[in-house]
Amino acid sequence: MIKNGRSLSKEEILVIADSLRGITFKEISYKIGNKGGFGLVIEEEVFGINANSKPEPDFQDANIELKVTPYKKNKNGTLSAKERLVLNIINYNNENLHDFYQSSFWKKNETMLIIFYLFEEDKEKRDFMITNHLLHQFSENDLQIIKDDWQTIVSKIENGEAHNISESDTLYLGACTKGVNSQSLVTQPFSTFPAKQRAYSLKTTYMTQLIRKLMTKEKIETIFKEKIESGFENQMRIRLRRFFGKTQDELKSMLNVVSNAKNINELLLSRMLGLKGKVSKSEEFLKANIVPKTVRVEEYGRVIESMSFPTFEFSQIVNETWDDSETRDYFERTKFLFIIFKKVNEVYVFSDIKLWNLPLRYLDNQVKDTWETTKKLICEGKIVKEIKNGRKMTYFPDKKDNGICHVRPHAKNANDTYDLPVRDVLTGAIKHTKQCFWLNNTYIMFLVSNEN
DNA sequence: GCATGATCATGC
DNA sequence: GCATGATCATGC
Repeated sequence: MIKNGRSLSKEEILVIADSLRGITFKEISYKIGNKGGFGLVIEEEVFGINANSKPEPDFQDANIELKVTPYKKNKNGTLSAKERLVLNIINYNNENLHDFYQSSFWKKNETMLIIFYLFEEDKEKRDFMITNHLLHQFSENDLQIIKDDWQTIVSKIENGEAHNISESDTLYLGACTKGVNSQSLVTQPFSTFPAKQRAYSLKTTYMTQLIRKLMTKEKIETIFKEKIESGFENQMRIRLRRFFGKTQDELKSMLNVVSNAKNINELLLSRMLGLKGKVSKSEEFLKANIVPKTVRVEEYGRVIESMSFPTFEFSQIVNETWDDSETRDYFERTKFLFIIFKKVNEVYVFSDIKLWNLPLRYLDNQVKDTWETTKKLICEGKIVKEIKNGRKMTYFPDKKDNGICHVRPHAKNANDTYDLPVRDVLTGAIKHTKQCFWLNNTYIMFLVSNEN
């Protein structure tokens, strides 16, 4: 064990990090229990740094912050980060809100030594193995995006909106809850509302790409080979400008796309950006967890169709609470790119793009209410209201219930079902057509209208 | 023209 | 075979 880890040089740190490769946690310390706390043990037992919450990086002299984080092997053989990388706590009252380079994030995390260990479901935690490490500095374009993310976060603090910060507000650098529990509340400087304590974090999807780049040979396409100077969304818009006003057919022939797939617009967008593969598989979209969605706007700005999302399982939802539900997690973590087509002279032309995420205040109000109602109905077996012309009309929350979302079928056909945990009272059925949460067309219409 | 159930087309 | 994104169809 080293006496004073804080003053190690970069070279010394890397030599020690190298020596950890292939070692399990129980070989590092007998103190390792099954609760984890691997970061602390490595700091103390391997590098001789006492636990602290100093604003400086752990290796003060070398300006390197130490991080220990898990990854996992997926069933299909690919690797993924197991969780987001949680960095320092954001002190809303003390954070520098004006200069990124004076922020607590930058001062502590400019350079990180990230030590990766393999999480395995069936193993004791003390048997997890350290396999890789990375001396991490942000690439030029990652840093551009992260600066914008940081600006988004501090703007919310400045506007007295710290209680409404959501991870999907940003692309790579998130602000995730961190406290004794996720309900830990703290004060904020420009509002009397208490806000959840949050820490800067690198999103799970960002970490997954770091891991794949480090450990596999998978080639990923990048949208921006040039420097991102005017912001992610706007820079993309500039690249797409020459395609605005073209019809879908014109785009198909311009870009040599032959397909009638329902996700044709994603394919077109991919080609417009000069990608060989799909834009959803590009480095930037994967890192930021962006899902493309088409929005069709009719005359007078009307949007006819509501927007569908992945289905939920009846038997799963009844075992969840809202705060740890898959639905909440999905919307809190996912960013969407609307690919907007507008009807002009009877044909739809490509008119714009818009990056969007569901605001936390709607997520934890209207969407939560819809989810809670749905859960209650499933628990009571109150699914089918009546059968009318062979169609199963349901009690699920409909569009009138709130201005944001509703529940509707999303299936191959009516016989494409999930099991019900409680028999339906009216029909006695033990399964029902797959459903999902839909965003109301009227809400989408508002989102793509000019007032917003 | 809206509300809501039903279904289509493709790729993995 | 199914998940996903997207749109259709019908009754009121």
